[in-house]
Amino acid sequence: MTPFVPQDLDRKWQQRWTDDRAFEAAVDPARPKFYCLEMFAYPSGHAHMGHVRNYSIGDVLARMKRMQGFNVLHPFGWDAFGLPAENAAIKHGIHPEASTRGNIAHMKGQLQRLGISYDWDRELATCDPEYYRWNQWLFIRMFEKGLAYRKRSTVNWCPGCHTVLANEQVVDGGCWRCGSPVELREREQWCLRITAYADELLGAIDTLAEWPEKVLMMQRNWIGRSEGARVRFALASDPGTTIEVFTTRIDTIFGSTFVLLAPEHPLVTSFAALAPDPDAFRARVHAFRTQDRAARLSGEVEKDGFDTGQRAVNPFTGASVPVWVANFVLGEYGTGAVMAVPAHDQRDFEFARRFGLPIAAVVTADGARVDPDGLSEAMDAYGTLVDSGPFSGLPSAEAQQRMVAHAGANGFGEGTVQFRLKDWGISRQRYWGTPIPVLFCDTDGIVPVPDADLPVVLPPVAEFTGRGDSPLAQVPAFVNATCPACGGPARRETDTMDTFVDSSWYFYRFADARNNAQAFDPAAVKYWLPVDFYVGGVEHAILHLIYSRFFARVFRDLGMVDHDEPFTHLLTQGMVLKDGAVMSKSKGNVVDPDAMMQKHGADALRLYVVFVAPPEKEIEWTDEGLEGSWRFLARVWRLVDHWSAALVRAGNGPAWETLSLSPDERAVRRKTHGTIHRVTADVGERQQLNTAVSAIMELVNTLYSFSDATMTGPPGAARDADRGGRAERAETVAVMGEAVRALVRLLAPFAPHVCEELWERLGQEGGLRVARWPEYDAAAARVEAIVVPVQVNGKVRSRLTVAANASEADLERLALADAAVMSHVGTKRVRKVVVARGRLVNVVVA
RNA sequence: GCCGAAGUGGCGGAACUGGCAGACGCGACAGACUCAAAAUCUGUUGCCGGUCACCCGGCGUGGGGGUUCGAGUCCCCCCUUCGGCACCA
Repeated sequence: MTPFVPQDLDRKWQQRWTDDRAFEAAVDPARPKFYCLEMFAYPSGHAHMGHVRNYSIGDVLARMKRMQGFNVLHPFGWDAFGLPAENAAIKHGIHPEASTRGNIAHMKGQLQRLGISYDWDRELATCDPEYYRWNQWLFIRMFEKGLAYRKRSTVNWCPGCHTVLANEQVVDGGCWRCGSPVELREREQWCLRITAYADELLGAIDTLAEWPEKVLMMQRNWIGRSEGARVRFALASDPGTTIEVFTTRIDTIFGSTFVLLAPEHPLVTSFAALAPDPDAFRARVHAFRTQDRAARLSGEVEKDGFDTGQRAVNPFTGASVPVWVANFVLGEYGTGAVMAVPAHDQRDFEFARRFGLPIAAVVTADGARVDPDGLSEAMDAYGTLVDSGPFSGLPSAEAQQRMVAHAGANGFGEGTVQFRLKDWGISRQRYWGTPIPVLFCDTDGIVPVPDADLPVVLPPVAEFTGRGDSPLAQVPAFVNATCPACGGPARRETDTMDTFVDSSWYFYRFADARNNAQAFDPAAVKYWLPVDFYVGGVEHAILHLIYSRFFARVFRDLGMVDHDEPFTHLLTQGMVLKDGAVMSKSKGNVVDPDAMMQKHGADALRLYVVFVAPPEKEIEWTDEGLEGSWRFLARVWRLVDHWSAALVRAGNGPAWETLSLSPDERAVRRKTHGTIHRVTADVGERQQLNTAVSAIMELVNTLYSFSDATMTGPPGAARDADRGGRAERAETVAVMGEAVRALVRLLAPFAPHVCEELWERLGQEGGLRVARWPEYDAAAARVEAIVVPVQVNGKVRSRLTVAANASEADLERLALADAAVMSHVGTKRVRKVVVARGRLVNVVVA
């Protein structure tokens, strides 16, 4: 008996794979490709169990597809720019470059010890100038097409990180990274026009058939398309000035009894000047703008507002209505102004009641008048219009069409589509990111850096203080430049890009990672992309995954890629918990992957994280579970060890026709092929890795029982010695040989180190890399006899053992002849017999 | 508030289009081996009950109703948990 020491196997086979450059991929049009990708990692310094699970799932797919003959691209890289490295620099004085490189080296070692089959030749880090150079290149292309532009706007400012955040990066009013409450600031920044693709990004969600419904829903929600109309209300005092409102309910416009402006609305400033007490007016506006966001965090915010003293004319009714400022109207959405219809909108209703503003009901269920004084809440349902001039009596839907047409014909409105999605602000006032490649020249304005001068390389910065503006602004040699247009002095942009820019296209770069002439060769991308299988956490459902879909379309419109969607199949894996909580240093519940690998080997760890639950569910870490996986591998080891001498002696097996198998032996073949079928489907089609593993475990259990029944005894049994040495039937050895060789290959994607070793010990040449995935033989898997349960009134009372192809008539006859069945039927009349062929018989009695 | 997902043994989880609920693993219990223990091998393990010896009966997939010969699975109502969005006009 050879002892099972998985740690030795890990070392041996990892070395072999490295020496053989086993997982490097090259374009090969003759073979079908499979691009398997796990979300690349931020090099925090240490891989955690979440990483282990993520990469283990991907590696099972990659290794299986490779054995199935696919040309597999399975790369890895580093999302290496970002704030933590810079914050560490401020705190400890280590340059981000140094700490990042050190972290990468350490984490790469950890992944290699896990035995993930990456093509390390394509490794990249986004902080490589040869990578971020193409961020800059793409930014300039986007600038040329008007997709990158500069805008002064209210931005989310994180006081903890000293930088601006995109809307997607604000979670519950706080910074997604450090949690500090976000402040609003006015700032000029670079934006990417993702809204130009809003409609397409939304519509194409329906084509993402292999994405989790949850993610699609989140994206739909995030884009937030609503159809409606813009309508302009002229000021009563100045008909040349209009207030434009956005509404999805133009059918209620005859009930609009006042107009509300967001505190941020541009007209508010001019109204203040006209007010009897401008200072008091401005003070109230200011109160709204500052109090607003903080108050919203605490939940209930009371609707508040005040009269501007101005009046606007409802273009449909000609009525002059008051204009108020309201704290609940959002400056960033729509036009920043709404027509209030208190009878049909709950918010307006509350506002009107509070301030005694008039209410008019104009859409009711049956088209009859309703007394607004009797309302206790707004009627927001569609219905039939009433008191709406020429539109009275129309149903809401038809009225909306006619009213939009009416507004258009008279020039005071039109139908529009409004999105919740906003353009992506990418300027960050930090050092450790991609420099935005533009120059500011007094004569030529904004001038992009010429392609020939790329990359704009980050200057070495000696000191990180964390104070002041962007660190780059404090480096004169960086800031002071020459205008490429006029040759005069120019000032360089000192903001860097949001790191989500880096991660929005790295999967293209992997297709051609060493290209120094372009971001990637379109031909390589045409071969490898789209990504066939993408695994990562749900936390990227709207950030990374929506940005990447946007960038795919930008590259498409640049003629560099020919698809719309970059990821065909998406799997969002669940988190790894300990004691019901996410592992974290502060909670002290971190389980260190390295320690686990030292204890039980890489394979046991890999197997555990995929076996314990379906990939998309969260899992609870238990040491016992890991030990169970180790035990299973040891069990497989003993089984193969027990039989290997006989199997090697017998070679790869005679033709089945020359053998005459016993029923037990046929049953083993049936189990073997049934398992091949199940594992292939569970991994390849359903990604139910946990049930694939349990199928393999069942096979192993069957082989132990079968060993027990043969003269060899079960592997490792105390009575092993009693039976050892007896001659085995050629048939037994053939059946075992087939089963064991299938077992080792089926298990190989999950536990590659152990399986490589076992494969070698079985006398197989060339390693698992050249081994083919076992082939399913339907004939061998076919069952001869089946057990059919017989129910009486839906309760199982007996079982029949019959030929698999027994007819319905036979089943009915046998069921009614069965003693146990008849004793339950007794003297009752048999009303009918339901036969589900091959499945069940149900005898229904009165 | 709106949208979505999920509730199955002591635990993690199985169950393809309605057809033997609880595969597989963890834990627990027993036997074999051992001076003994560990490891290993072999069993048992949903709950309740009955002259529980390996036999029999009843109940059982969050709760209540329904469709069906038959429901974890389909329909209606309710409860709970988790996730997303949240004054979006």
